[in-house]
Amino acid sequence: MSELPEITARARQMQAELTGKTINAIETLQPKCLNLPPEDFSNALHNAAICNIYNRGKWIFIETSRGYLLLNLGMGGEILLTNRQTLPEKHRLIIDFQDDTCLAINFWWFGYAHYVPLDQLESHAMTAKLGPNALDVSADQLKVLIGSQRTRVKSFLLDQSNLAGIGNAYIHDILFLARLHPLQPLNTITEGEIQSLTEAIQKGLRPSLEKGGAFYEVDLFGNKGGFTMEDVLIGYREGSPCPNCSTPIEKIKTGSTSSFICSGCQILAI
DNA sequence: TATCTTGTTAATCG
DNA sequence: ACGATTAACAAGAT
Repeated sequence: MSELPEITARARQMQAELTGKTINAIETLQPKCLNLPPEDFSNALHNAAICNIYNRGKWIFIETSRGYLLLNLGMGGEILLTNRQTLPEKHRLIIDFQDDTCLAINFWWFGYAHYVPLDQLESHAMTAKLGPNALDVSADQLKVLIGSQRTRVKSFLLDQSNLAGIGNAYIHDILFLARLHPLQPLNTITEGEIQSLTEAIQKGLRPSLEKGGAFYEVDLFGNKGGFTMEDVLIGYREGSPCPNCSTPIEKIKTGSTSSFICSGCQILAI
């Protein structure tokens, strides 16, 4: 689970299931993901009552009576609500609650679990600089965020300090829906294209959020998301005909990431 | 075996 | 300052 639909769905579920629980201890099998020594981290949240859980982009904010626990799962992983008797095989972080349930968290790749005192949220650099959630942005706001930037539209969308929540999976369909080539420079994009992009972000993310996230991720109870490959327009469909013009979908290199595009619909214009 | 991947930071170069 | 590129982190699939 990695991008806004999965993280938002998960944060909502955590808010419903975990509010009111009290943290007993935290055990980590991967100390590098913490911003404190493991013992200090666990002590900081001992007896902390969970009062609110929400997300900003790909970060989950767990607000407790003793400070914030901020989670970023990197390139994916699971957060399972379970107990010590039924721990999943793979876990890197266990948050024990006083009612004997626990959260077993597995990072598929490198993730973060950071503790921040209640009054110091602004000083946590990695979350303080996040832009607004991608689904909350209007065309007017997007225009302001673009400002005078000249970078390529894909780089802009992936930069979490511009918009928070878009990653390299949903972006293929978002750019396709907006009829924009990933390498199109921002300063060549028209007002009409900004409007299209705003709508494309909604169309590209909201259906997955409504279905509980992507099929390759699971919720707190291990249930898979309902957003399947059937719902994907062009992402990961190399060679398939474009649903709009039937041109075969191509996989191209865009900087350090790959992109799936329809060369008939997404024309690089300079 | 070599390469790829749903994320992010830091360093470096022009 | 800005934008592009790369390395690092280090799990798992193909």
